Amino acid sequence: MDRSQPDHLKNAGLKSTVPRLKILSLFELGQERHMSAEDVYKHLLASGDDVGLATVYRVLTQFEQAGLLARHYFEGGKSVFELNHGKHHDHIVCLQCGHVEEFYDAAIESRQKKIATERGFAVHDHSLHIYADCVKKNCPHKR
Amino acid sequence: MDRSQPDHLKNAGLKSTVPRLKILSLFELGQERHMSAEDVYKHLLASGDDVGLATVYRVLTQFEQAGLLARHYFEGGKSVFELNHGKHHDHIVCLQCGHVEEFYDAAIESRQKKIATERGFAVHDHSLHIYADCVKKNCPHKR
DNA sequence: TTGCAAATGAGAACTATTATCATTTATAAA
DNA sequence: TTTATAAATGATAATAGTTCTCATTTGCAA
Repeated sequence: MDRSQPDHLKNAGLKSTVPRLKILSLFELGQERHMSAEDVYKHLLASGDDVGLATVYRVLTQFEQAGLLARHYFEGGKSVFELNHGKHHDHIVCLQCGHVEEFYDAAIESRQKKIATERGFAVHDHSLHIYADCVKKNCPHKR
Repeated sequence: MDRSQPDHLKNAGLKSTVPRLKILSLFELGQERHMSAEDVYKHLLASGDDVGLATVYRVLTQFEQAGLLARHYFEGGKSVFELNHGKHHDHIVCLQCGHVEEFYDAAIESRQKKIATERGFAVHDHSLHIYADCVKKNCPHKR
């Protein structure tokens, strides 16, 4: 059975407060899959909910720690968050329009683990970002 | 025949000034391979050369554009630079001590290209960072 | 309902980086 | 060589992204 949002929060050990519920539903119901803190803040303002920017940052970090969201560091420095659907994946980022596409490749994953292990590292996580132009698509997204 | 530093700069279309020569030799002769702007600045101060922080940032960016240095964005937000020895490679970063190790894997490279191409992207570049603990080594480097 | 720890919001503070601008410097021409 | 000048530099202000502080508010358990 599927869970209501307050349950998601409770399971994560977080009180279900108004700002947290709004931010979570932005990710669960909203149109954008990858959002920076600023993006989230603007969406909330636009829909008349006023949540402080500091709260947005705090909540995003808490959600990341709780495993509800995944944080990515793309070129340019700012963090971007997305709903953590459990399945690990990597990203292709369009340099023209900023559009993000996900992919998963078992061969790459296993070679990464092998390489790190051979060298005596215990892998925590990894990030693979391919920066490119989406030639076929004629960049439908504005940066 | 090998080139002197001023030649490196001249070839890159940059005047050979004192700050630029000092920064370049820090990378060519120094002990650290991967340095942030702050790292470079501190090393220069330590050796009595006083170069302004703004100049450090400017020069690092120019060197990057000229192909002398490569810039990497690791987790944590700040950029790290290394001498560009021409051969592309990826990185394993130790989360405990910040030590960076390089690797190259042809299989990963070719799969990346294949994946992006299949999806209609023209690859500019990519970054693959593995974040881990260097278990075997007992972290000889201080962060 | 009330009590209180936890959460929030406003704004200060902080970190990394870039921009501004008056002064200095490398270099090419005289 | 001197000199002219465009480019480079350094100090510092400004900016972007993010975290911290602290007084006020709120969720929730007794």
